[in-house]
Amino acid sequence: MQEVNKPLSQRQKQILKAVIESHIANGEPVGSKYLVENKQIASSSATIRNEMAELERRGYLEQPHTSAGRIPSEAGYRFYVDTLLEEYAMTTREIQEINEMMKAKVGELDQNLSMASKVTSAMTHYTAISVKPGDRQAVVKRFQTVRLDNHRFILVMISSTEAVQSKTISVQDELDEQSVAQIAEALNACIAGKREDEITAPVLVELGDRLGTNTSLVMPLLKLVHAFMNGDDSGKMNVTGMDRLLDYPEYSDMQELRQLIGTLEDKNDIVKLISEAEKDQSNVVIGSESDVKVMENSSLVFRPIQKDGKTIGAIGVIGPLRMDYARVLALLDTVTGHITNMLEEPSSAKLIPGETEQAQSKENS
Amino acid sequence: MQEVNKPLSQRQKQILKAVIESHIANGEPVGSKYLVENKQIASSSATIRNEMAELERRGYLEQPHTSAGRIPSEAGYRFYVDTLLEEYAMTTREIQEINEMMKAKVGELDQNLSMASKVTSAMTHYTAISVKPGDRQAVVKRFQTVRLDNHRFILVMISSTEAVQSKTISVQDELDEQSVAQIAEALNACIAGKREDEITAPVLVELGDRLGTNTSLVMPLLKLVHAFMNGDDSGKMNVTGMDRLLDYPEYSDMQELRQLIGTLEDKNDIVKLISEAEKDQSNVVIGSESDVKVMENSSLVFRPIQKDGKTIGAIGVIGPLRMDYARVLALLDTVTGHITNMLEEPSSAKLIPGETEQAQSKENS
DNA sequence: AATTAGCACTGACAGTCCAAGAGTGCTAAA
DNA sequence: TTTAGCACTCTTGGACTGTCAGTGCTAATT
Repeated sequence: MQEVNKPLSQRQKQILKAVIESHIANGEPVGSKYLVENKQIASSSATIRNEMAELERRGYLEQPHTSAGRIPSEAGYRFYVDTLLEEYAMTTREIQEINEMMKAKVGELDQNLSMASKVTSAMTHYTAISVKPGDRQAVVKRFQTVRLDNHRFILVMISSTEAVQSKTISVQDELDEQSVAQIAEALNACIAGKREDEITAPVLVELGDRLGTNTSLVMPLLKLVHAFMNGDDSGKMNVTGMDRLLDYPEYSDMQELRQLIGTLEDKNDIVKLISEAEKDQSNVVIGSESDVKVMENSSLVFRPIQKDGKTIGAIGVIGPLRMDYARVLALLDTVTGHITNMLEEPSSAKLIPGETEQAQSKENS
Repeated sequence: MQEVNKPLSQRQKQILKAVIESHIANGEPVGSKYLVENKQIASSSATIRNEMAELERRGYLEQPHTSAGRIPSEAGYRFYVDTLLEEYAMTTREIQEINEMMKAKVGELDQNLSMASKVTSAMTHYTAISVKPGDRQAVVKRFQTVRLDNHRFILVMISSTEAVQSKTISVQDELDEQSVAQIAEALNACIAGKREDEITAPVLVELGDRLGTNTSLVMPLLKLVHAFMNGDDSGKMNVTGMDRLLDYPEYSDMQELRQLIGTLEDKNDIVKLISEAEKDQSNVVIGSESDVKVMENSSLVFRPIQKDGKTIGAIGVIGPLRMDYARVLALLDTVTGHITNMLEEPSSAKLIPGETEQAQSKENS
């Protein structure tokens, strides 16, 4: 019988660790006898039983029912992650596999993220996600226009974060090269570099003047700019290996699984979750630590990807509470390391494709 | 006892239809008694039993076990879809709901497709997909460059199908406006309008010459062009409402569900499936009619979206064999109708944003 | 000849009971 | 403080049961 709040003894820690690791490996409640036999713990099962009872009293373990072994509680996992975790030493095979998969292509950030997500899912056997946070205070740095034909041109917008978006625009009037160039000029003069709250009525009036014959474009263009700044692009997220969820019996409850898949598809909750956790400097969200209800029985482990001190993305893993935290954290480290490298050390070639996407458009005016 | 191959009698058709529709509604095997009581069929249960036995002999019905009712076989569904299907009359409420959801935004094709997918999933209660076929024989019609700073510029490629893709490119040499313009010129002169097999060694030599100091860009640029032409964009697919699968008990087998989710994520199989079915002028693929193994117990119903006689996309639904084909087909019709309208009758504004996406890129050289 | 009532039969399903097994808490001894 | 031992608890799986839905077949009816 221990005093409450007394720190855990060495042996208690050892037992807690053993219980958690066994449970992570097997998914089943672990009993005192099992520990004696499989983990070399130098005490009898009776002693272990006593200690486990104490650990339960302290809230680190739980018992599904009287005659079952113990499973870790959320607090148990939390303590484990914060204190007990040993760094997982990746096998050379694992390292090789990752290298193999990731060297393939030095692509764009989006592509890198989705590839990283694939790799992560494949290596960890959990569902992996990659997210790209929206950039809220972006501003259009430059406009560019490309004339397609008499009635259509492409508007290219480059944001301060160097995001690029292009739109095909159709107008009813005749368009010559000059008027198309004029549109770009006008936009660059009036809108470029301004935040949305700086785009005031007088600015718009001037823009209208500069557009000359194309005055009627003001509102539609403004709409595009607005859409771009408040990008649909923000909070992009990518899920890989959803089917992995079904590998774990904890997701055999249809009702729950259904909801989880729903949230994974919806993306909002997860993106929010990650950005909040990141604020708290935390990389591991265990069960109900998140306030997303359907994540109650799941853990989320992620690692942000930074560039110039700014978070430009994250790779993560979603799985049951009994996630192999050590291994996942190690794998995430190497995977995100690869990406950071790609971003920083351009390939041997002189040319480094940035991230892009493409757009297809066909419509008449 | 009927002759083999004799066409089905009126009554047999009626019974088959009743069985299928009951099964679609309830998911349970339907028995003779049930039909007498709930569907007004003017025969005794014994007669119906005899007819059902005959229908089973002909391969339209199956019996899960001796003392269960009958369920439709794949052939049964096929016959139903081809012959027995009555047009589903949508309720005004349904029509309104769709209108409501789809009027919201006249956006880009990609966005429209994904919205349509959402609407379809919400209305049908099945998992919905939208696909955009790749454009295999696309060619780069025009190149455009935008200088960012001394070491970086953006390359904009516009394909013959008016797809637009932009890439940020970093080089080690100093870049002035002129050399950036030169790059575009060179590309336009040498590469634009050519299929890949027309880009031969002499062409590349000339390109090198024209690039002047930037000769070393040839290969990297070529790589980009190649990537663009064989676009990662091709075969884009979008899945909405995966969680709906779990609404149907036929997907309670974990193993199977896992595989199905896997294929939905992988996308390739489905895209292939749709494009093949479309060749056969078919909109309904029932179970093992597809050669995708995991689709054995699922049906796929879709409807292509055409523009100027070319298929530019498709919306579809994936669900259990006992899908409500009539309703799904009707809903798909209206949803795709909406999209076609959007493509053809531009909004009241003068400006029609085409489809686009955006790219973000930050890297140093 | 076609239909139907009636009946024996079949197989799934849900419930009950039981024995086995795993693991515990507690007591008393080391 | 640790441990051996034992009684106790609870789950799990198997065997057995009765019920029930639905059938196929036969004989009677139209």
